[in-house]
Amino acid sequence: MSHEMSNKEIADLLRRVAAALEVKGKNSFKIAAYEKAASTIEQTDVEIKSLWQENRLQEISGIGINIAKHLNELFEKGEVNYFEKIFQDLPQGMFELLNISGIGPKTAYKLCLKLKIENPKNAIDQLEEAAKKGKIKKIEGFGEQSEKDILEGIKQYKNRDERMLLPFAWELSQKIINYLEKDEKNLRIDPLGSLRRMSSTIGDIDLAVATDKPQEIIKKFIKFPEIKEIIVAGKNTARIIHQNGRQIDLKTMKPEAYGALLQHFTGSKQHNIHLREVAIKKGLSLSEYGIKRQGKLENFHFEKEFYKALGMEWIPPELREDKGEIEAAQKNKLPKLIELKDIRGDLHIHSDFPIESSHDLGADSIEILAKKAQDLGYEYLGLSEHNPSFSQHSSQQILDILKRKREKIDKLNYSRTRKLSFSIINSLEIDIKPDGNLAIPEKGFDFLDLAIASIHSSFKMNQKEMTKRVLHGLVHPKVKIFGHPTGRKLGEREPYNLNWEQIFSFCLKNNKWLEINAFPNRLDLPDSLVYKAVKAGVKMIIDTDSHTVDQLNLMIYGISVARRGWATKNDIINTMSYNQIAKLLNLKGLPLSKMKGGE
DNA sequence: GCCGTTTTCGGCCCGACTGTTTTCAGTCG
Repeated sequence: MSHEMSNKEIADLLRRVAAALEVKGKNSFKIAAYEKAASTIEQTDVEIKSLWQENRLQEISGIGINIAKHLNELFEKGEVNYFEKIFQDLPQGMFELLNISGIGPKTAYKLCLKLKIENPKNAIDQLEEAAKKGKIKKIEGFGEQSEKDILEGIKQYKNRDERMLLPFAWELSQKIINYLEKDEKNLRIDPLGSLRRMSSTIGDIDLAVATDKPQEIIKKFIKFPEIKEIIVAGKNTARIIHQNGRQIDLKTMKPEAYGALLQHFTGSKQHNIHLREVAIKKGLSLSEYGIKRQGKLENFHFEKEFYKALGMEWIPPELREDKGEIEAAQKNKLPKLIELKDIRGDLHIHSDFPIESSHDLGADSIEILAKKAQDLGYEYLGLSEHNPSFSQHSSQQILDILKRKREKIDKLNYSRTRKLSFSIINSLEIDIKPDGNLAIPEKGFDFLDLAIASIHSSFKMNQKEMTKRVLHGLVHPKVKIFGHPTGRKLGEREPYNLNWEQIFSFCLKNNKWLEINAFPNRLDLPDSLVYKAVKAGVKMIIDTDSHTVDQLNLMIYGISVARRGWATKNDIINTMSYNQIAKLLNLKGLPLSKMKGGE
């Protein structure tokens, strides 16, 4: 039923409408309007259906009176009369063909018509068969080459990979950058696109280099040791396939014009569109080559000058999503975003302490983890293993385990050999059971400095029940953190359904913190909810959820999520010193400054 | 179809690439 339609499915429907309108040669701005509505809906983290229930559809930018009316009909009746009419005389198979790179609406329509492709289920297979039989090149407007391109496109589609997780793409790009930088001094190399903007998932890796000798750089690039295949090595650009199957593009530009190139290919698309609208009003025209003023092209060494020429301060790439950053930059009011160096501790870490949980244990000892945290310059580390399993233990057994962990941590904290500028905080990640109760006995809290409450089961409750469950789970005064709050796993599991306004106002009122979990397939809160939490004044904490010692390095990806959500140092709890945190948690024991006196 | 510290009407981003064409339409980022 349409009432169960996800945002993604609604976005797909609107894209099909846009494609259909294009085939019919309708006004291109109307088509663009449907596409814009589709992409905003796709990026919205609140369910469109619940916004509709609250009569708030038009609060979404790109949804006006008409599309709101159509969506209303969709939710009420399961279909939209106007859409059905548009689709009526079109072959349904054409929408499948749009997945093939190089095939747009008009091509898809023509192919379906000429090849009598109707059924979406086997549309691509039918197309492939026709291409193999040489039927496509005979169609007017197609030729030998386009038939070959279609076969290649189908092959790519069938082999397509899911998008890469940010950390994976980031590390690969850094490896190539390090390789290219070797023996070259002062070379400017940057990732482009969603990678430079630090989106949670990345399609292809694109890099740019500022150079007067593009040939030398490209020659070196195509000798990168991990190359599987060189697709093209031209005068100024090159494309290779990495041994892992990923495509990597390199663009070069002379240094004096590099600023515009970098800006252009960093995007996002919506950011650039908005920027060009600003430019037009100033009588300017933007492109990857620079800014045209009365037909004359100006070059830019650096992005900073480029933005300045448009009357605004430089905008950090993470903010370039057209969420108000351009207006803020015009007024010189961009937030001072949090940085990695602001972080003073990590409060969600799993050690190998035998906690006897039904969930996974960490791989490394408390001592090793504490050493690593100190190497990172942290003042504190919060050990928060999963709670001992509820069904396998009696209450007394759970209390005994928690007591043993408390004693171990106390011993480490008060041992004479420990560095005095560092503290271990005794935490626990506790399941919020489906009824909203927490999975340890009340007395167990006496052993804890604080607790993280998280959902690890029954993900499919409706919004009202799930929200009630979470709010109940956060009530206990020792529970300060709501762990990986949406429960999403990128490419694997959708977020569960929560009423975020209620969660935000509860957290604000009761001084609870939302976690930004930096684990690669979580990155949860997602950036869009961080943005809303910041606006609502809710505090957050960036944790790595490490299960091995190396994973403490993942903090940078949590930072990137926070930055994409406009978070400053003040929005993030673990930028505080140990003494400030200890005060918030009512921890007994010596403050660090006094202990430091002994050093 | 959307949107508004230039507008409730009249605008709406830009350029490259490609293949099939004799001047351009479609697609992409």
